[in-house]
Amino acid sequence: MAGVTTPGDPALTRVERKELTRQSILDAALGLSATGGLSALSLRQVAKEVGIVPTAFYRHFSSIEELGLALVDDAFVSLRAMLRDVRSPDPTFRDIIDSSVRVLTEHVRAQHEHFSFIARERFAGPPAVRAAIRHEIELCERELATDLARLPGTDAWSGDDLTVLANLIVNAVVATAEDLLVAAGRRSTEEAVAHRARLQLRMMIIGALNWRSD
Amino acid sequence: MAGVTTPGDPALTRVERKELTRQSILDAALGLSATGGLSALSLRQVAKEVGIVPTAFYRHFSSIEELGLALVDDAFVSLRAMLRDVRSPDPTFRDIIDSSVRVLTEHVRAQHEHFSFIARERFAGPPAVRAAIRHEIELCERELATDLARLPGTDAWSGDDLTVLANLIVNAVVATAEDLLVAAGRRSTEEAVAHRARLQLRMMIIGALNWRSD
DNA sequence: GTTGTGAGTGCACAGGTGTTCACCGAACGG
DNA sequence: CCGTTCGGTGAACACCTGTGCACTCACAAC
Repeated sequence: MAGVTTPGDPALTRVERKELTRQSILDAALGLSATGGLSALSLRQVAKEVGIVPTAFYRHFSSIEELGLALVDDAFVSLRAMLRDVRSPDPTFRDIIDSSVRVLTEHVRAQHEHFSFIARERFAGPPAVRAAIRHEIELCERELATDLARLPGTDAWSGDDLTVLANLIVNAVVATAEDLLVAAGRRSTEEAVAHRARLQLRMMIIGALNWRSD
Repeated sequence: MAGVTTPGDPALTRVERKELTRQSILDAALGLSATGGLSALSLRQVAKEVGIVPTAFYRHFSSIEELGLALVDDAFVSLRAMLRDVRSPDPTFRDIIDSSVRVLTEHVRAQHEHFSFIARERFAGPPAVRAAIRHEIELCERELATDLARLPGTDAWSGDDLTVLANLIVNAVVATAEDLLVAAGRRSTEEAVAHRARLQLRMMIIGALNWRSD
């Protein structure tokens, strides 16, 4: 065994093969960190899974923590793809909430490993990883806040109120995503979680619409 | 060195000394798991911190996971103490929300390690620990739901709606607690988080009061 | 065609890991 | 007082850990 592709592989440039094993390392790390978390992940474990010798790991990452940061990037690529789908809603769904929750459940199911990685390492990962995740989530909040500002009926709102509401929504969505992860693909449980999420989003919106009127 | 109390300690019954080192083990584990998490915690590490030989660990727990479950119990003793304080509000605070948020910040600051343990192991811990935490949080939700049911104005609500709202509130509180943990005692940041939490709780309550009226 | 680069190898080291076993000796119950 | 219980000991085990070093040798560049 000599990595993902044997060195004598034809028609593959050297940088291509390097990128290939790099991706293999990321995949292996993502899978292995599911049990025990990133900080309990060993370099040798990853190397064995990929099919390379432990020292070869250093050709790609200088430490597990650096690997973790790369995984954060990967995971948030998935998450931003989801946000894009939320913003361009399926025309068959009239209701923004229904379509958003639907997009959420589908993405969580499809990118299960990425989402559970974020949920796990958000508080358990190495400090740098935690900071990176926290930063990315903050960005999502800001994006949501500007989206909300474009909605009708928020004219009288202060910027402060907007970010507060955005934070509330993001937290609810994060919690829902985490519940969906626990549901782990059981459709009936997923549907119950989705139902609850829809009700909660409606409650929050009703609260938001009646804001400033007290 | 021979554990927390030297064996020849006077005026201490044997079970007392056993309970003492048991608590020392729990304390050490709580502190050490702060960096790396429970699943990256080693028995020998804990033993060294306590001042005990590794094998003596087994006199108290049969595995790290069992230790983890004991820690969950400890942590939720702290959390339930907080809930008790929330329910019997300080008479100097007229507003339930203000007093609740105040109680939350104070408890999170005082029991920082317990709360961060829960936040961390909720998704990163061994499966049994995760399940135990999840179960405890569900209990809190149910308690809150019955509390809400006693409040005026919720007569027309279905049980389903009550648990959904309770879940929403608990999630917001959990998220706030986690933000307070990140604030890590910096008063100004804490106050900002508390301020946001108060606004959010008000938004949710307004949404709840206008529920069923659409 | 020669040369240099660099991903992957193999070995070695010094440490840390969980768990076993026989053992000690102080506190306990009779 | 004497026998038992049991928390703590210390050595030993087989294994896993990160990392250093000299090495190969297919590829890329000239």
